[in-house]
Amino acid sequence: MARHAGVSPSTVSYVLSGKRSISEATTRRVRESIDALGYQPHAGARSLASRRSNVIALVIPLREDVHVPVAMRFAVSVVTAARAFDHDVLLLTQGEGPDGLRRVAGSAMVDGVIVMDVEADDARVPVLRSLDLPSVLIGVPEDTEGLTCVDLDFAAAGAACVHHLADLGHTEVAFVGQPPSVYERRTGFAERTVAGFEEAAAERGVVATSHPCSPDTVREVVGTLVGEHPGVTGLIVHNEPSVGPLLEAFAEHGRTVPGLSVVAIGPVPPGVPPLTSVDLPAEEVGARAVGLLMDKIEGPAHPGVTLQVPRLTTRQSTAPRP
Amino acid sequence: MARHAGVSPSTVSYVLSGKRSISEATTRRVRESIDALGYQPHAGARSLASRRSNVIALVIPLREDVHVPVAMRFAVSVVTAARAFDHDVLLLTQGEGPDGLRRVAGSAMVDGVIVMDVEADDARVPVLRSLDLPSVLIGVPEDTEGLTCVDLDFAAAGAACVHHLADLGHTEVAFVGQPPSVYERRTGFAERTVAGFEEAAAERGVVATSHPCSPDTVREVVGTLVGEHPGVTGLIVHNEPSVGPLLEAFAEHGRTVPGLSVVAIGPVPPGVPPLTSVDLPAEEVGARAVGLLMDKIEGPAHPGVTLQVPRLTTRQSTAPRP
DNA sequence: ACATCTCTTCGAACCGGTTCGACGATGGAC
DNA sequence: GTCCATCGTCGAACCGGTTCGAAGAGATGT
Repeated sequence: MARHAGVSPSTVSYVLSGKRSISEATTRRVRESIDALGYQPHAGARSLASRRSNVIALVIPLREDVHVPVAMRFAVSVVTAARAFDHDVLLLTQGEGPDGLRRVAGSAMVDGVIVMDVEADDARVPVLRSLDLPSVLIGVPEDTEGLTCVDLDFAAAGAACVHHLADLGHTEVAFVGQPPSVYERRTGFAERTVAGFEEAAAERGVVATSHPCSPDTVREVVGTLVGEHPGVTGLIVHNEPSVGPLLEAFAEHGRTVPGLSVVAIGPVPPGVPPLTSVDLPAEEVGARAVGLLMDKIEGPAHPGVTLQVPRLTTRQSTAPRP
Repeated sequence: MARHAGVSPSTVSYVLSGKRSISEATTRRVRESIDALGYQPHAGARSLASRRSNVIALVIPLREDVHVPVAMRFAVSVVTAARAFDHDVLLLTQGEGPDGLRRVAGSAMVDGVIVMDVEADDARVPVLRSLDLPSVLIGVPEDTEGLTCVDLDFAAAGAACVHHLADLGHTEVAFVGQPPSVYERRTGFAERTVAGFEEAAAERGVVATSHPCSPDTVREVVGTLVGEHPGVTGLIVHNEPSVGPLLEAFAEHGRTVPGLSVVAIGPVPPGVPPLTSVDLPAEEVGARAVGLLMDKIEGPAHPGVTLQVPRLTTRQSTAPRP
């Protein structure tokens, strides 16, 4: 490559990195050779010499109670954002657990890591603290000391739904949440949503109950709501895959939208009529996580928790209290 | 590292790779130092010297009509299988198109690539042919000359469903397929399933119709079936996300399972009663793809198409014709 | 006792970049 | 016309492994 352009290897490097000024004529000559040869610098050599691999790791959850399409949206947005910073993404699954992190960090395969689906008390957090590998968490653990975290402000999302329904005059609302297992392992986002919901309900003087729900228990939950809480006129659903079955089950009891006002938290699946919802901005959160990680890779860390402000979009599924 | 163990760097390398015999005493000493120091070889240096990165690329589709959970199952199984061969997985999205392949190949970032969701006439195929980068396709393009492909035998899957229903005495069956866009871009698996279905139906003398279907057109499709094909008693559904809504829509017309016998192709989503189905063995296909890729990386290529034989599992959704 | 062979280990070259110090050329100030 | 700063480029060291040839130590055969 350098020979083809008639310059030294270092000159080629400087042309590519721009770290020293190179005359316009030489730059042109080098670029022409690059095009002519289809030259691509050897990634291994580059990472060896520069101590930068230009790769970040993405740890993706595998749990069955994680909603896969949402996880995928995060993953895709992370890859896209990383490419914009000239980085690639190495995919790690939960399979190896914390050891996977140690491995990629120890062998200098990656410059940083993004960890998805962080729990309140996550085994990976102490490992990250010990590794001095730049990292960003998507999700918020209990102790955020020294960590960089990004997430949707789920408490605000839960609250926004309550305020929307209260503004419409509803006085008794129910929250249908994630499967019980999600709460049992203390996943931050689920807890915080419920907390935001309950707090806002108390503040507005709204009667509120909350109900975990998995695909198999939809009918049971609806039975409870119809039987024991007949006064409920507003429903907040934080459980994307169950929205459809839930609405059908309610319809069987004669409760249809928007007589029953429904707000969804998260993307609404196709095949369901458009619902008033707080969207989950996976793309923004993913891109933000990558941006923060790049900052950390470049310079000193600025730890902190970034919460994306939720936006409620009004659609046809909510109406004033009948 | 070498100093800590009191040996030369080359000795350490031979202990790790096992490419030359090293005395037991020395091996033990080196391993002790490795443990004591938590030593991990530098991935970049290794790839530079050995011309192997121990990383494979996985090109994952982004299209909205691809069923995301299935894609994810493939991805996870590929990562797991790759780890068993001491390889990591670099995630490429469709975003960069063929250029992404050129980039990772040219910079020697990866030893091979697995391409998912291959279309009949796929733009990436000629690129792969030109790259001399070991590759395995998940999916089967039109011209497989020189390629290594893995897939479920979808034609056999479609046929198996027909045979199952015909064995139960059904004489008029319908096939509910993927969204129209999937057929329009000539995705192999969808076409082959329909072909297998039609061929087997002709062979068994069964009256057969097939109907593309997207989440938005479920009711429409059901309307057509109930109205124009009232004699249909067997249904084959090759469209996972629509199974639930489809059955509900039929129920509204008084057609319930198993009076209407239903066979699904692909995993059945939770929240739907267990269906007789041909499962989509994503885990096996992913693992097989990785295995074939490793063979190609190690030795000479053995191109060819590997089709995984489908297995039909009988559950409560199919019964003899009433 | 000497030539040979095997087993284990080392040294040196090499993989392909990056980075720093230095050197020659050029230009401006005095 | 000399002195010094600036600009553009080069050479060499280095990043941390892998690989091959060869050397040294014992074992074996004669």
